Amino acid sequence: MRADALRRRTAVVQAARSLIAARGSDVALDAVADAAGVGIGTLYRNFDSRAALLDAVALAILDEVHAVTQEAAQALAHSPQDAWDDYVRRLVGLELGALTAALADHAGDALARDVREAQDRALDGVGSLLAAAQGEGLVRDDLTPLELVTAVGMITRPQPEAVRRAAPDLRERMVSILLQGLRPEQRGAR
Amino acid sequence: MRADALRRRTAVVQAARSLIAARGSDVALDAVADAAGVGIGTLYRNFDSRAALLDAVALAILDEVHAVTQEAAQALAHSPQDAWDDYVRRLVGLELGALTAALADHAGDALARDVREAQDRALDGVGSLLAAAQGEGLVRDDLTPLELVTAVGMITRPQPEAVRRAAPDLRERMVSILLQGLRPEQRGAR
DNA sequence: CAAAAGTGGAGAATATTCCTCCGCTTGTTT
DNA sequence: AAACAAGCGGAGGAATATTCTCCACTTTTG
Repeated sequence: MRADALRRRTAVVQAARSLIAARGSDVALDAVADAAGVGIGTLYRNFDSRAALLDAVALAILDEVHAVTQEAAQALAHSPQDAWDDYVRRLVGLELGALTAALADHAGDALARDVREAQDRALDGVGSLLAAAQGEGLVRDDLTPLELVTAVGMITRPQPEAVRRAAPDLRERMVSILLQGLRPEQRGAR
Repeated sequence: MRADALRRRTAVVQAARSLIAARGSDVALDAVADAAGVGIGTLYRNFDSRAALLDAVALAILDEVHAVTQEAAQALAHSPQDAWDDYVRRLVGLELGALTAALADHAGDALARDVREAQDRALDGVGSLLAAAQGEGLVRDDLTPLELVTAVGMITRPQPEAVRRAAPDLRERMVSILLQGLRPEQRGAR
């Protein structure tokens, strides 16, 4: 594959990813091509269909989740609390909301094999890290990997413009609430 | 207005509300009419346009938020902790995700006056309740009404079918995380 | 029971979105 | 630096949606 072609392919996936994160998975493919600075033809040469593009977006995100998780596993040994908080913040930075949206669009049809594999790999990794964090007493024992990823996905879904304007620091506030919500239940709490 | 006409109008709003809550605000109006058990003509007689219907949905939800909040204000005096938890759970039951979606669709154009008024009324009410709850030490002091409503909205956004199947109790789990996240920060916590 | 109010849903009109095609450009290889 | 392969852009036709109108018929209500 030609180097410039690969560059363009990546640009398309990234553009799709941010547009989906910002405005939901129903972006027009023309808009994606525009945002990526390529022609619509290039988009279609790389992705046979809208579904193929969404799969590529999901795959990219899942791979990054896995990578970030592996790094965090290293850091956890060093300074547990900081590493955990940092990990969650990094997950938030990955636009998991776009992942949710991309996968949701699949509704009926089955997931492509490679996406499913990436998903399993990512969730496995998160599971290990989570177990370690739980062992350290950093996180509630009943939390599952899927719940963690979904929770992060929820707080990164697109918000109405009016809300974004009224509370520009909303995401950071939600992260703070989430981090506290994930902590082990305090004794005496219901 | 004829009694049966009003019944149908309400049915349309409710149908739109649940469809939006379940699958996002881009539902086809035909589908809404179907779900409400009315003809598409009836839908259009009551709502001049898609935007008008979305406004009606937002209005209905906002009114219920206000009502639930008023009730909770009563209950709070009686047994604070239970009343607060119950209040949050009730908010979750109102499908605030549909509200977020309905408002998000407005993107550019300004909000209808009555929707804005209902929104102000609802947020004011939530503000009072929140202040009381904070006074009781039930809730973090830095939480704003908009943040509370948005957070509840986030955990009620539609999830991919695969996630719903893998974790049927997801919503309840998220409520549990949210409730803990909203509590006053524990001393020593970062 | 009659008038007024309301109904449904086929289908025209309108938007959108998808995707193909091919003359031209750019990268790569020798 | 030439020649070939690989890749590009984007106009525009095809395929869907989606919106909304219209009016003969049904239901409510005084």
